[in-house]
Amino acid sequence: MKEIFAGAGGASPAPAALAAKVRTLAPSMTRSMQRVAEAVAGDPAGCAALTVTGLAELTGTSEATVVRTARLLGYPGYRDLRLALAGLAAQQQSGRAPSVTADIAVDDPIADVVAKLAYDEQQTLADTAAGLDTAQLGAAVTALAAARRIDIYGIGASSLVGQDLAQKLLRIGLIAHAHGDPHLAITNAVQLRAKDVAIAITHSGSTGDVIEPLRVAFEHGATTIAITGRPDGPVSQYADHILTTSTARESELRPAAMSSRTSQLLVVDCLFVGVAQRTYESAAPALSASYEALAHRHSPRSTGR
Amino acid sequence: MKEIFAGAGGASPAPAALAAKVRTLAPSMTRSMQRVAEAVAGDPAGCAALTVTGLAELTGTSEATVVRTARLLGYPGYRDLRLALAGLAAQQQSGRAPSVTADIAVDDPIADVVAKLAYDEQQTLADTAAGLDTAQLGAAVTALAAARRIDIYGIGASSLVGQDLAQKLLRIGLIAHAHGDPHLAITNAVQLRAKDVAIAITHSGSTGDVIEPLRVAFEHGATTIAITGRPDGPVSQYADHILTTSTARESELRPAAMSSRTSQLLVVDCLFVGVAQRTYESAAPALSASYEALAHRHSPRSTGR
DNA sequence: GTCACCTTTGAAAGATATTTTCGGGTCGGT
DNA sequence: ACCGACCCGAAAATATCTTTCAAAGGTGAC
Repeated sequence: MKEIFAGAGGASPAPAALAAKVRTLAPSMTRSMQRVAEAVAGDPAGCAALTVTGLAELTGTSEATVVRTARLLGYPGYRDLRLALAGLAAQQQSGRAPSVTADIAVDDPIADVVAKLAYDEQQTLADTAAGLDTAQLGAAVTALAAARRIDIYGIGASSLVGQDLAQKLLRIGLIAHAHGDPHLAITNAVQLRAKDVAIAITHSGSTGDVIEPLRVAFEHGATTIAITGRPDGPVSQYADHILTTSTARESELRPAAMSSRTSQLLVVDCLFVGVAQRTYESAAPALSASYEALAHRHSPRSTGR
Repeated sequence: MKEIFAGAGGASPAPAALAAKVRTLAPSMTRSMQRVAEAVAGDPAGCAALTVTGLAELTGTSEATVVRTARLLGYPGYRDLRLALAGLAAQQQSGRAPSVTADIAVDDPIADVVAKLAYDEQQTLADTAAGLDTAQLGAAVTALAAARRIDIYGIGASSLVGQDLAQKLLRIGLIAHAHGDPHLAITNAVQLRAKDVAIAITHSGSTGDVIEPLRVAFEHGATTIAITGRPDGPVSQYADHILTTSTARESELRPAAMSSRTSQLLVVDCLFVGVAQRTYESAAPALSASYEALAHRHSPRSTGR
């Protein structure tokens, strides 16, 4: 294969997104590939200095596995992964990105908890932004802006994210509804048809209660969007557009729900702003209108100003 | 030649010094080599994407010359020069990023929207963490950990934050309820007494529907907590502990609700982790228990293993 | 419990990229 | 004009990367 056009386009992921990508894709990897991914994420600089054979030996696997891992991470081959690794190493070297967050311990003073949580969530935001496929996002926005009706499915923590999105979209005049009850969600999904949009929000990508309504919507011809941390999960088979949220490592005191929520909210915000841009003519008045309407609900005199 | 030990030592020059090196060594180069060096110094990113052959063609020279140039610049061969180039490109890329500080415009490309939103929310998190009074937070945690019952009041966007907190506290065995309906909230607030905790979440600090139930709770002897962006607002007069969220600038396309939500969620997370620490003995099993209970709700097989 | 099937894996063959070799070409000095 | 030294690129030689293929390992069905 000629390498003439390699790297030129936007195909290869940016180096910054690599660590996040490893975490996102790790669950869908085989054992050997995980070993490779781990080595790569753990010591980018070191791995960048190794050839395929070297990395294969280091991880106790074969060259083929290394190449397969590189492919899964989104690069055309190992050579390109290696280049990205070199880039990442350089970035890390150049000061910022300590990349090592101590876990939150039971006896951490409260000030440390605040600092660590804030740092973790910042990291999650950066990872999400880096890993988000703007083409998919753009397509999703287009579908939403033109939608006759929007249904949103989310359960548990994701339910709140769905409600948040629904609230926002309603504010700019779109017809959106967040469903918390799976049965009602399916009942409603049957009503959907072309030009309608259904959005499923699930971190695991395999929450049956959320996948079912999306499937129904999909089969009825609606445009379907999945916001998930596992783009390879079952939910994706019924999704026209897939928006990937980042997967941060969790710990006992820091449940996964925390960072997945942060990540999902960023995606949702992006969707909202994107739609607001597209429908600016109608959205702008609607935004001010809802703002005005709220004003009188706050007592007239606040202490400040 | 085996490449086993390549790159490990400090032999290869640092990427940053590359441009300078080119200038220093240029006089001692032959014409062809100068052309190569020029191309490399002029467009590191572009050259990093090229193979020896590619770069040779681009500069109108031969592979041999390219390799010779790489050697002269201090690298063992072209491969290593290419890695350094990739690193340099990554550094340059990460260097310039202040352009995202601008407000979100109607005609911003979707990629900019993502970057700006992520940046803004990161900023909000940093501000919130910096402005949070850890003493107040600690006191609030203490009250929550010892609470018999916890009521949470929030309206609109803040309602979701309240639900998030309630969900989390329930998960570790505390009795928490988020009220969305102001009337029901007041009805319930009457039940509160000492040892109970009431939490009001309001960005403006003057949302009547949220202040009223907090006042009732306060007057019935409950410990009251306010999570607000306006610590000088009316809500504070009924709050034993005040947790301040940051107030970021808003714009037409970026409603205040967005950053206040981010800020509120961080505070809420801090409260949760703080409480989980204090009640670790009972919280730890509860956390794992709820995790286990959820597992079967996800379909057993995801695509990968 | 056993069998059939699918997945995962590494060895080796095949393709591509890099390095080295070697001879032709150019330029300045005599 | 001739000689020598150096520069340069084509092609061979080598290293590296990629693909193929078959065996090993696991999983679910009966």
